Amino acid sequence: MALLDEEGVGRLTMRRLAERLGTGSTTLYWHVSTKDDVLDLALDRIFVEVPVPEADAGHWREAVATLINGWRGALLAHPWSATLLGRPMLGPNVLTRSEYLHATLLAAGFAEPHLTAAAYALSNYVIGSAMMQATWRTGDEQAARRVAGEYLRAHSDRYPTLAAHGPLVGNDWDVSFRLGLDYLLDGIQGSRAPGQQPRS
Amino acid sequence: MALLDEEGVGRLTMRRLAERLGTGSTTLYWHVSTKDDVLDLALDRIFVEVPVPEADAGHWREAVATLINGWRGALLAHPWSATLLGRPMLGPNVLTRSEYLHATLLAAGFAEPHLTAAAYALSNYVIGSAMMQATWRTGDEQAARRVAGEYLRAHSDRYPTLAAHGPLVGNDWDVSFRLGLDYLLDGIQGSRAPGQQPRS
DNA sequence: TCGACCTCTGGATCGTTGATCCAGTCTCTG
DNA sequence: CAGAGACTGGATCAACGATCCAGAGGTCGA
Repeated sequence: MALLDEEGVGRLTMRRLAERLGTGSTTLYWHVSTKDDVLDLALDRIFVEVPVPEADAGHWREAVATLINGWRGALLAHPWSATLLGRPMLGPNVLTRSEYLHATLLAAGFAEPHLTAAAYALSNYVIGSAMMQATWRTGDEQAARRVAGEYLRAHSDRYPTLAAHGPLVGNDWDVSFRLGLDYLLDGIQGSRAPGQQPRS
Repeated sequence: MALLDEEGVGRLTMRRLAERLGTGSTTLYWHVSTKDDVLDLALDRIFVEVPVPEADAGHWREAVATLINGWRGALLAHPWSATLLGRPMLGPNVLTRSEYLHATLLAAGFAEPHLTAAAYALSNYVIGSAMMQATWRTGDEQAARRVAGEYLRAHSDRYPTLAAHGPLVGNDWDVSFRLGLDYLLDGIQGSRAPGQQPRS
């Protein structure tokens, strides 16, 4: 993970990783069977940095928001995860967080199909958001956004709204994410029929 | 794209692509400067399959839902896009759809910061959802889900809620996506102050 | 004490890949 | 018809993921 944090996923090779660990590259293949295994392990390792709120810790909405915000923070702390998110996440750390999310929603009184749909929406929202933002954070974020902004302004005839508002002109990622999460939680909360709130 | 649809992104090499086109691999480098350019072009090419609703076509909510559903359908029609989504999307086809999304929300009466946040949330939700689902669709979906489901049931002591409900046990992706989109649109609609609806 | 056995290591090597060099071909224009 | 620019591709390079295979280190029972 130190190697990934420093140089990104593109520059991670089995040889360089072995050199970093002070061994030969062949040795790594005794512990993992393929390079994808290394990437899967690294991706799951990110999630130990996602704090899991204590059970029965107040309102379900706060607990879910805490989990999702931590989820996003961990992914953004390691931007190389953006490229890796398009692979099955079945590691124990991911599953633990996902289990907590489902359990919290279940205890809050959500029933199918809303239970699965709510967890589905929250997970995919945070994954998509972190990936989008991490994409623009690789390398020099300021330079990338400036180039993209100039490109949009140069073609402002084709993309007028995008050049005026738009995610690349003075967008505060944190504010947008928080608002988007509120939209989603509002909608989820509204899907629960009255009288279904065990501990609202 | 035919090569990608048939064999996936892992088996796309410049040599095989050149052979498919009936030329040498060197020739490709006259038209593109790197392999990443090919992938960027292929990813943007997907979006021509996303129908853009006509302007002034009824309620903004229906227009947005149509765009987002088409967006998801195009990504799912080419599951190899899941691995590629973690890269900057600045192609003309993507920008056209993004421009339409922002313009529609602007015309519907949304103002900052809700305008940017709504577009941000919708884009990231559909990207995350399509990526998650495409991840499980590569190869034999039935087999992958069965293996994952058995794994969860085997560790049902650690993941009880996930083994009972959970995205891998009888989850209808289409239903969950539609419900999640409704949650998001409900929340977005609620963020607009009364009296701001030019054409509600 | 010894030797069989399992865990673990790594130099050498294979096939493949992305990318480049450079000589050559094609086509269009004046 | 000559020259310039657009385009092609065989040969080649460094780097990569992965494997082969010989061997080191430790453990345990006879």
